[in-house]
Amino acid sequence: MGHHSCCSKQKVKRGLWSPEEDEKLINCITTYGHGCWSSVPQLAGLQRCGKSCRLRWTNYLRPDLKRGSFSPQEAALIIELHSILGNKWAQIAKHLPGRTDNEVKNFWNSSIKKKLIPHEVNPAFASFSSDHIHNSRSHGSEEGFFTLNTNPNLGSQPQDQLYLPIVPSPTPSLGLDYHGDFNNILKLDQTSYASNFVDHFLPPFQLPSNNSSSCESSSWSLGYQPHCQYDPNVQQVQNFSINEAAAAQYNNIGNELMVPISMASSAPAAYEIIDSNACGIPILYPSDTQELDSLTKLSCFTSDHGSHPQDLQFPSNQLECIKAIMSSLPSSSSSL
DNA sequence: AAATTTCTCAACCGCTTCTGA
DNA sequence: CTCAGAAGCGGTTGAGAAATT
Repeated sequence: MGHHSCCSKQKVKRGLWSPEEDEKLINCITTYGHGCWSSVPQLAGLQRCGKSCRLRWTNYLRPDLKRGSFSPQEAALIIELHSILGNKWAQIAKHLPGRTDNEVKNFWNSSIKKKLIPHEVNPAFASFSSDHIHNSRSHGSEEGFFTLNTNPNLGSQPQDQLYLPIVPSPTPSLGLDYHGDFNNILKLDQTSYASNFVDHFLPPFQLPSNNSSSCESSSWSLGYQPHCQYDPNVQQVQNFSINEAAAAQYNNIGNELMVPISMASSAPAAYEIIDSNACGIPILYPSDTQELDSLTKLSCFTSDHGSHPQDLQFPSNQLECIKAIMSSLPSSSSSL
């Protein structure tokens, strides 16, 4: 294997960094900044290539790095984001303050992946998965919502659409079948998209109504056009209904709908949607006051935007599921 | 206790994208 | 528009640590 072009001209050291090298790099960055990484090695007196310096700084020496084990909340967020974004580690890491893309990637590959992949179903979710499946319509999957469900029509989807994955609710009555796979598909059970779903599952989102010309776009922008935004003063999403004609343009497979998120310029990128508190993690069911005390607020969803009309909260059993994953993992504290 | 296997994660590689001349 | 260098990104590697036999 050849070395990178930036390393080929001079003799550069490779491999692990010594504390002395770290100190030189830190001193250099704090003194001069890193306007151009290719000049850093010379300024710092390091026998490294600029690329190596950049990597060392961004992945390890940066003062704002968090270090230490991932919390269950972080793990949950990674799982959720990965289901939407795939292996876009840099994008995922942007939502985890103090974490690097490399760190997230390593965590996924070494810890989460092997927990999810072996059975295709996350065992931690299986308990409420089966209940849920039995209480809504089964789609022939015995394994529940984490089973891959290849959509024969997916290949014909416009490239600028994403499909919002929803972490399944432990509440059977919501009437949501999740056939989420890692291709990011949300299917609403068309026969049971109860207002509960909208009210309690996706408050920031509003699907277009028949008489809402403002949401006429050929794709459905979920709640981000001004007139479609979630109104915190109205605890119901108004005029919710499926526009059957619009729906017909999309994946109307049997009586399942797949709801596209527009990636058109007027709509936010997927990560922006997530950042705006709507990444599909079930939120508090208002009537479940009994659960309230055991809920753990997922502050990372709201921290970027201050107070949000409706803080997302983890139902305790979902967080417990994540914790179960985490507790089954060896501790992943950083070294050095 | 020693050998072997498995796991973790820092670092590297090569490709892509960005930027400025 | 083209090109070159820099930066960013995701996949992969491999050394060291931890776990297992």
